[in-house]
Amino acid sequence: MSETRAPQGFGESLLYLTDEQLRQGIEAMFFAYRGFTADPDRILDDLAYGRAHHRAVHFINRAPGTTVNNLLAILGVTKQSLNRVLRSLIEDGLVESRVGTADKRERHLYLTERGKALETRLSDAQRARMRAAFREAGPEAVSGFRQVLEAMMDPDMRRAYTRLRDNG
Amino acid sequence: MSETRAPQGFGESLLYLTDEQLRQGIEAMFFAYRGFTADPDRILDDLAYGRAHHRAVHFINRAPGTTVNNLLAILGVTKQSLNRVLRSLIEDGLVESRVGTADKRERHLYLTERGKALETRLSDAQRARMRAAFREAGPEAVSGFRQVLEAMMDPDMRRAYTRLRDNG
DNA sequence: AGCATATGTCAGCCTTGTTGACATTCCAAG
DNA sequence: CTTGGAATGTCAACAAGGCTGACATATGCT
Repeated sequence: MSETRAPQGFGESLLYLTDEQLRQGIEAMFFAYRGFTADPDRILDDLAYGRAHHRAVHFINRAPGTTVNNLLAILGVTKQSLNRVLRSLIEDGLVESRVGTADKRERHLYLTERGKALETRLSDAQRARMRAAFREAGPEAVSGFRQVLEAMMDPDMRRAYTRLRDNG
Repeated sequence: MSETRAPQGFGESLLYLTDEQLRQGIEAMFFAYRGFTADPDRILDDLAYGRAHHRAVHFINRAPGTTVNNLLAILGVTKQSLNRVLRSLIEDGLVESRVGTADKRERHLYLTERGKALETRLSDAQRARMRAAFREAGPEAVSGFRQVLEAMMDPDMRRAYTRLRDNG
């Protein structure tokens, strides 16, 4: 495609853009994501829930009262797919769906106490790994980690991410 | 769990370990991984292949002649799951499976020319995004990015990752 | 009144993961 | 030389969680 090697004569400044460095970045993402999801996945396995339930629970906890449409946009799935997950969470009493007051077409989503308990359990596990990684790598590395990840997002997702971050 | 807030009196040094910072890291991983896979996914959709095919093609290209068992360990799936993917790639003439010479039980996997062409197309797309992100974030950030990701991997995966990296 | 929006639901399909069972081939230890 | 175990392949069945398409309902807006 382009830029197979850093141009000669530019010293070390662009060495991190060689195909080899880029491939290492790609593989790092692949292996790290596996670690990232491993701990919650183990917990979810015992509960007949999957990663999709985790994501829903995470973002409902993050923005209580969010609407279904909102959640669809953040998760990037179809309403049918989300609905299946949401239905089981509501049936099991982890999520509550309240008809909107201003606009009665909307359903606002909240975690119940049991839902909050699961969210805490899952995110404790995930945070523990993230904390260990952050501690091992140090503050400078953490800053770089976030900068690169932000730059890798699609613009829409980056907006969603910063909105969540800044409203937190 | 623990360490809900950075301990008082430690100044700013541990602020990146607050639950809020950790949650931002978690969400960054989630949104960034979506971007990370988006471009290859679009290409694969047109070809009736999925992410699993991409992963297989990537690692066969990375280590030509690797055995099925090797690939299983790296991908972290069952042989049945990998076999389905591998079979279609072999049938379609993208991957060649050669019986081992030293140990004839083993099958050594190679990309054909067509397989290499697909690999190039997929990784070009993925590298382009990674390159843009690296360039935007800068070399210091890239270093931190990789440090945190490495620290997030399971030990086994970290070994696989560094082995691939150092043999490259 | 009529169109658009938000949501839910049914049916069916695909990919990709799983487990279990079993055959084949081959190496290596007894 | 026989036998056990390892590596591989294959078949079957199943589940999660994506997808599309179609349709119903309630509500809001013009």
